[in-house]
Amino acid sequence: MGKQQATEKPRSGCPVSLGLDIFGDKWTLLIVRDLMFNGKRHYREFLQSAEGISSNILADRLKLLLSEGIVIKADDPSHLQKVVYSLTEKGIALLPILMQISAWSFEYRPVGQDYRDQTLAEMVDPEQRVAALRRAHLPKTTNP
Amino acid sequence: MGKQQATEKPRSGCPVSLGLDIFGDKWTLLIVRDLMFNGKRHYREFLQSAEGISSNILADRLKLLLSEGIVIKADDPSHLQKVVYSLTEKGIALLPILMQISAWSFEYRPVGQDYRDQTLAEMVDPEQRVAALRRAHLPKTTNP
DNA sequence: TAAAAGCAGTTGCTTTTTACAAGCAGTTGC
DNA sequence: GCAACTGCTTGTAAAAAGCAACTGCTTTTA
Repeated sequence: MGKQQATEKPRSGCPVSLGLDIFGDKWTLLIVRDLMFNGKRHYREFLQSAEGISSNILADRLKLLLSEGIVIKADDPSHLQKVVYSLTEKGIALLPILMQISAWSFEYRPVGQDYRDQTLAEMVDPEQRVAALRRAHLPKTTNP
Repeated sequence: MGKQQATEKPRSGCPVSLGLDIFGDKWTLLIVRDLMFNGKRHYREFLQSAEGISSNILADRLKLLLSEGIVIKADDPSHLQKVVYSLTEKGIALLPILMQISAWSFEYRPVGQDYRDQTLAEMVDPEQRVAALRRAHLPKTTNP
């Protein structure tokens, strides 16, 4: 599975198009979702999500997210073979997009009841949510 | 060009996934953008956008948008062969998603200067923007 | 301490989608 | 009456997605 046509050359200077150049597919934002809302940080965890992403597609998209600086990876100190994926500030900034997609689906699509309960909780105070994501994903600052 | 895998069976009940099932590709939201921000209403106009959508893909996506009730089509009274595409309320409700994608691209992607000027103007007062879209796209109500 | 299970991917192959170019049957303007 | 325009369709090649198996380590387990 070869090229990354997403990142190569923008189709236009339009901001909508420039966004879709990166995450205009069925999987990329689901990985971000898993990082954001489902506490997933490992390759195997992403594979286990309900939508059933294939292993090769996942690898490809993680590569894309890394190359775009939306996600970073680091060794897991607890396990030589484990890798921890984290959102960058750029990745955390995707939160409002995911929230608006969710809001739209809530109104117009058959969102599962389980998600209705869960997601509503996530909607409360985006600022707070962002702060929590920064704490969980961004490198620790040693400020008092 | 065959199936519409988008609308068939949701991959999960997750609202993000349910949104992407429909518009998780590189083209669908660009058509919506053209309807929303660029005043395009005709097939040939969509074809002329900067990103260069192919004719068959456009036909396929319009079919999808119609089947999902995001867009409707009507005969153009001025021309037997012309068709006018309009957004539905469901389509207009995608505005906040496009706006958040734009906002993100403004910060993190090389948005063209021309778009920077133009899009900023569009950002002012989403409510007003929605009202304008309703007037331009939704069937005329005969209320005083 | 050796086998089993977990880890992040990769490989090979088939099916589906996209891209590109051309064409089509009507309709309209001149 | 003819060229240009209308919303598409068709054919074919290239790219991407889907599927299943597998790899080379590492850690856990019996």
